Amino acid sequence: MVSSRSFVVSKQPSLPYPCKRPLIIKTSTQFLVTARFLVNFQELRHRMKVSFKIDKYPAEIKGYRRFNLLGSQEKDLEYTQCDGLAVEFKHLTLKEQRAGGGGKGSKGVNEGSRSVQEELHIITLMTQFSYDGVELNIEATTLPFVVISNQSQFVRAWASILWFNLLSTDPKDVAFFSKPPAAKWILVADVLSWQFSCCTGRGLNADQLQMLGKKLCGSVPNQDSTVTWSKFAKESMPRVSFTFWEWFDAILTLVKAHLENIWKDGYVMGFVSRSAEDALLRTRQQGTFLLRFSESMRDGGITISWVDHESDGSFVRSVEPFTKKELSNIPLYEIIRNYQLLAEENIPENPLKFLYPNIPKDDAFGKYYEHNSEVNSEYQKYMKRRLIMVSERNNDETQSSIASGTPQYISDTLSNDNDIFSPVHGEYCHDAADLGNFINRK
Amino acid sequence: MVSSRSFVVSKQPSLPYPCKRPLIIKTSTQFLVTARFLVNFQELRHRMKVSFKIDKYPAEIKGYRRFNLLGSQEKDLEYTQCDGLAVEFKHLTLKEQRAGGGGKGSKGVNEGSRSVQEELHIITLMTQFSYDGVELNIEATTLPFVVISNQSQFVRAWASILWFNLLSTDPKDVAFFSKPPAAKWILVADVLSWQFSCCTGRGLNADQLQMLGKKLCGSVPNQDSTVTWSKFAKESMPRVSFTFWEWFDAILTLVKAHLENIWKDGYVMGFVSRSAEDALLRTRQQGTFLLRFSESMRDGGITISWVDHESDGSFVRSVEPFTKKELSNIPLYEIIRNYQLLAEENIPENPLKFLYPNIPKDDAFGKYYEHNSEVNSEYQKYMKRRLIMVSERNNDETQSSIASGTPQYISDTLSNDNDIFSPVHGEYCHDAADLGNFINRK
DNA sequence: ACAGTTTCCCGTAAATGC
DNA sequence: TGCATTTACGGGAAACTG
Repeated sequence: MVSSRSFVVSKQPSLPYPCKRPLIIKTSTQFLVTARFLVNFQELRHRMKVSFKIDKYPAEIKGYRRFNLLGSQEKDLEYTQCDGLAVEFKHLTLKEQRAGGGGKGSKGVNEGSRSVQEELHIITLMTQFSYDGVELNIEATTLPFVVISNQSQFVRAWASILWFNLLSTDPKDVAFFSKPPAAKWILVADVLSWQFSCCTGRGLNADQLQMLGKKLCGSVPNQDSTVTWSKFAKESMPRVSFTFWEWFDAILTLVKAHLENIWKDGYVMGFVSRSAEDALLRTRQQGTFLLRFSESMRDGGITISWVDHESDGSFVRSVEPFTKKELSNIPLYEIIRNYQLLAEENIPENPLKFLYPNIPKDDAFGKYYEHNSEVNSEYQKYMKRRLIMVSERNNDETQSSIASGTPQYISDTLSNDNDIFSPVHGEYCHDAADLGNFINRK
Repeated sequence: MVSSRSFVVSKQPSLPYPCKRPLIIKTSTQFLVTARFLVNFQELRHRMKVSFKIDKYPAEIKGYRRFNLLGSQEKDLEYTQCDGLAVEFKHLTLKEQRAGGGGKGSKGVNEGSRSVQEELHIITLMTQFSYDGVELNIEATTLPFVVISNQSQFVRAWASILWFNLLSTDPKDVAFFSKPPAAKWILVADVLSWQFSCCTGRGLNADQLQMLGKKLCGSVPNQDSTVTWSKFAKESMPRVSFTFWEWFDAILTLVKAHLENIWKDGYVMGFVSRSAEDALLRTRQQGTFLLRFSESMRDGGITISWVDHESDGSFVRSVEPFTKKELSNIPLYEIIRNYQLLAEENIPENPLKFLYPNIPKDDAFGKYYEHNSEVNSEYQKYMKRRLIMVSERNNDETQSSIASGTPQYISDTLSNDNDIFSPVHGEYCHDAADLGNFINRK
């Protein structure tokens, strides 16, 4: 009845983070672990002391960093109405145990150049059960987690956590990344969409996923396509110096921070290739535009592309992508609202009229426009001013001719033009439950 | 010959800081102290050990925080060609010694509500001189410094350091702020100008100082005017919730960060009252403008004011002041270059033509304009875009009528219109030596 | 409830060592 | 030399305490 399975970790170690990504711990930063004793003996409270340890590795694991786990070493099992018998370790921190002399940087070179983001660590909570003549040493272990020393490692660490929880068959397999398995595309697509739905409330539709699948698999993925760990998060993509996951996550972050409302409305096509975009826009009326994520920017960028029919043909033009830097000054819908093409001695013109396929831009974005607020009493004496985004209209012909030089094929992989505005595909529709649920779902 | 005066602190404790403000130490942040032994016995190197202590206060000083000074406790006196016999303590840090239980915040209430920025602390370096039968214990003490726990306290701490070094007659008087003396305006003016010249290379002229003097003394200051410590850095100015020094330092920081080039050129009048500005501009030709610091913004702001002659009179208009937020997106000279008043279906107009008194704006700022750089190979495929600042031209009459309601008196305190462009007054002209020199100058 | 002060921690930059 | 990693710390915000 009381077995070693009666004592379990109920909150996995995690940093406080907006998007609640658990199982990533930063050194010298406080985190929290809780465990529950699944036996209904209220009398046990204050009679069981819980202690902890980290990483008693078997000898075959080499090159892992060693950590000291700091915090109040022992706590009593407490009883609360809602959690029953439980213990909560707050204010835990991790500090690397360094071989004498080893300063910053460079952990010892280990076989296969495993990165720190691929090191998995485990915390074990220990207690003694002693009741009615029965004595038992019992343990609860956390899931494997990744230890980072700087926030900049967070993105790659999360890739590891996702991959492990997607594919591992043994929840204590800290050597998982010594030969990480490949994943079926269908599973990866699920995770990608779910990252969006859990952060923003809206997942990815079939067209968007197909564009991503092409990037990961090399061509349009089918039922049997697989994605290797290396392709997912280790090797740089062609012609750029960052990995698929770094790029994808940067966009996710950009959307969460600056585009959440229009993303939720389904107004950001986003994951669409330049050639597909060209095909979609060319046949549309003058001034039709769409929003597309940059494929070449590491930190996440979004561009506006619009069609311009002129006497000598139709051109698709795109503005230099906007990044978090620009978007934290002006929301994208305000850029769209006020964008101007300037030309000497001419009335400026806004080329953006209809959101693809044919929604007047104010119908789509009007509800978000900032009202030119009543004169602020504080600054009544001043003229209000605002930033707007402009481009030069006659910026010599070299620029626009590049756009017109894009091949005009219609991507055979495109489905119905209207998909971007339809509800997301059922298969990829998750509710916004936190990531812990995803892990437990398996 | 060898006396206790032979051992002196040669580098006062200080954080690394762009503008080199010494004598402010932040807890848990590394700082440095060096001392020299002014005796030319090379043989003494490695034979004298130097140790340190902090703050052995006499009993009458109550309510000061106590600190532990951490770092390698003892170092040898070394010899170098350029410094002679010297010792350098690097990687020192300060940690507060807190009475048990005292958590964050709230140091014990001390008489007279002295703030932490008014607490002065001293470090003493100690060594033994032993040579040729002579034995001597000798000490070197630092100047009093302020210990802060967050960068946000830096500005107020620097006010303390300036006031102390301006007025103290005893370099070890850590109780200085128990009754801080007032300063002659002439001395304060000197410091204010010198803050600018040391940070930017250009000080303040007589007009600018007079405007500041009025703020501090209540009316145009004369030879006998004095400024109290409270007026300088303790009490809020009328109608705003910040002190003179906080306001002044915020502007200094803004100038240093975003306006240094045009400030050095003398193109920022800056410290000029609204009424003086009005008087200066009204008689000037259409489109004459000047740059004035906001008096109501805590974090530093600068506005552009220009004169607009219309059939029903002349108006001085000002745009809502720009802060570091805006200026880190667009330099002020680019705002001036491209500022536009918009009106429906009209060619936008830039109202800024001549920098006061009559310099065509491109003559003043042209050298800083960004060249619309060659098409960046990375983003060749995109249209270049940029931010510009705009206001609505017909923003209803209520706004402009406020400006026209300003009294039209000509300030009798104004000197020659051209002063802003003439070299700074000799009395306030310092070279850009670092602040340590200022302290030693006394 | 508030204000002064300290702690926390992200994100950028610099330092470090292989 | 470059790269991976850690440390340092400014700045905003939360936490703490009387």
